[in-house]
Amino acid sequence: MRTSWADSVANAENSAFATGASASTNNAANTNTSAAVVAAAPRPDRAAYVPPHLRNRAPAVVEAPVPSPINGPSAAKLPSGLRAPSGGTRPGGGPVRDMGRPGFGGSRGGGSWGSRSGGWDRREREVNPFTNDEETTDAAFDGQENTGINFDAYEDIPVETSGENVPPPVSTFAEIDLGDAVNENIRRCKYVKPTPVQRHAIPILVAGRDLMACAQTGSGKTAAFCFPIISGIMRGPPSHRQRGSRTVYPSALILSPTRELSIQIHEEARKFSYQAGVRVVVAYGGAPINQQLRELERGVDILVATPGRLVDLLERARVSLQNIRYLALDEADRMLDMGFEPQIRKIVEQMDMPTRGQRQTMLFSATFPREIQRLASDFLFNYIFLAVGRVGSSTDLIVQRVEFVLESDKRSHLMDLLHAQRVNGTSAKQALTLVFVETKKGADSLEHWLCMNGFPATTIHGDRTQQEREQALRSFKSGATPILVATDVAARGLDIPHVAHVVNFDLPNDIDDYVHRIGRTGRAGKSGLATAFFNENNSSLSRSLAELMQEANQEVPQWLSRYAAARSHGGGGGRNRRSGPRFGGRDFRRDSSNRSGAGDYFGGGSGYGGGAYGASPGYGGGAYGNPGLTSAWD
DNA sequence: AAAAAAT
Repeated sequence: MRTSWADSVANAENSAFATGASASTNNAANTNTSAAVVAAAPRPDRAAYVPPHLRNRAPAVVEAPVPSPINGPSAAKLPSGLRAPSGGTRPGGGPVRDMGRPGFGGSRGGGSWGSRSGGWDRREREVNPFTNDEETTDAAFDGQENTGINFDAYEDIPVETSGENVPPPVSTFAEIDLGDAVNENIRRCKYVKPTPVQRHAIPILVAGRDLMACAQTGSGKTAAFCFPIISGIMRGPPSHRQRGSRTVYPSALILSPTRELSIQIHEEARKFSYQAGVRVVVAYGGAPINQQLRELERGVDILVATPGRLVDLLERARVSLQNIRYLALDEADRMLDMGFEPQIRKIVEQMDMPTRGQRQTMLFSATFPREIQRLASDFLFNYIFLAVGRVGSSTDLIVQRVEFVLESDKRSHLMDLLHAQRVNGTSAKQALTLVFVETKKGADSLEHWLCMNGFPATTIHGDRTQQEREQALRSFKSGATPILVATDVAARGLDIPHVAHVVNFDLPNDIDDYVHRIGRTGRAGKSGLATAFFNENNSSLSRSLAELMQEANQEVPQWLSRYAAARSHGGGGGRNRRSGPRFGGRDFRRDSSNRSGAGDYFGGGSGYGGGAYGASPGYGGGAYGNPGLTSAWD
């Protein structure tokens, strides 16, 4: 399967351009259908925000919510295998998500989903998110989203779950009642079949359980947490809002580590919630706050935000978290690393957000180092750990190469690669190439040098204005500047279709960062190429890089193996705690070294009445991974 | 050591 490097480039380019590389990307769906729906809807009187609990009622009638009976939110709607799990008991002993939540389930006159579409709505005011991107053509759209995912590659994907009473996976969206509106949006997105992470995560989340999920970005994890949140809000309790107050009370909070990723999540969430009567608002720094405040004032059910701007909004009392029922951290390991952790802790623990167990918490990332899992467990209640592994499957679609390049040779070497892509490519255009460097200054200077040498490039990093950053991304996506020089701001989560080649001009120091970077190509089942420039300065990465590549059935150069070996039996060498080959993730609760203190790790220990973890049937058997593994992608 | 994230 794997051939020469030149072939790899050519293949990646073919793959990138087969669907029209200059066309924009992320948009989904069927303009005609959506437009027809819009046209058919009645004209609104006003654009005033209508809170979810009022949207499916006649204006004058407001029923008092009826306390829910015994079972979980959607027990009645779920297949028998998916009933609210007994493992979902809280310290107090009551059923998990419905306790103390009047109207959480079943109070809405039988809970028929269709009822939400009636009455006075402002849906026709809702901008159709499926038509947002300019040059949408069928050709450009095909092969986006799930339609392009190579499901064959997923068939044998290893999956590991642990935790109590894990709900079984589904194999179709139809098996779970997400509601008519969401189902319609799934259709508009042309999602035919859930991806592996969706198959497992959606039933877990719909059952109300907390979740820590290791899943490769690009495998549909945004949808995996958005669908349950949206459908949960639609059947949820009233979100009250005080008259005269400018404070808003979102039901769900989705946090991400970069502004661009928040923007992207917002765009996706808007598609998933289109005409569902659920409002999604995004807030991030670097942009004027006033417009964001206006959006918030129009009402918000789901708030997507970066931490700094959210703290600002909280301190201004323009947002309150006291109604949060769903908390999602995307790129959760990044959110909890040294730079971010205090801010996240402040938001989650020191503002007015309901405590764990009172809310549903979901953490997603492609990598999950053990020590970060330990931190994360502070936020989780009796959670399920899910790892969608990748052995010999989807990530094989990324061809990884490492080349030994001295610092002084990097620029000319890059030039050679870029030239080769031009010459070998089927298109006269340059294939989209994402070049990662270490520093912001380095990014600027490399961009300048590339432009001077006839390669149209732009750059994205934290010293640029937000406008410049977003412009750079647009210009790259459109192919206007097919080379993007980036710092790690672009390493995580960004879905940039048609990236044929990721170049690690400067390798990161952490193998997890490498994993995230190369994940910008080979997305959604497409093939991609990743080239790394390695030299003496990167020797600390040699071992984990060699192991990772071996793991992914990549060709490991002998010189790299020698580097790795030299480090492993040097004094005190040993495995880096954070590194090691990653396939599947491993629940840190299963590590014997953690067992003694297990009570610390899942929900404050002794309070809840369930069995101890060690006694849980899922434990101890069937691990497909290496015992030493600490993180995962996919 | 660098990058990101509020003004």
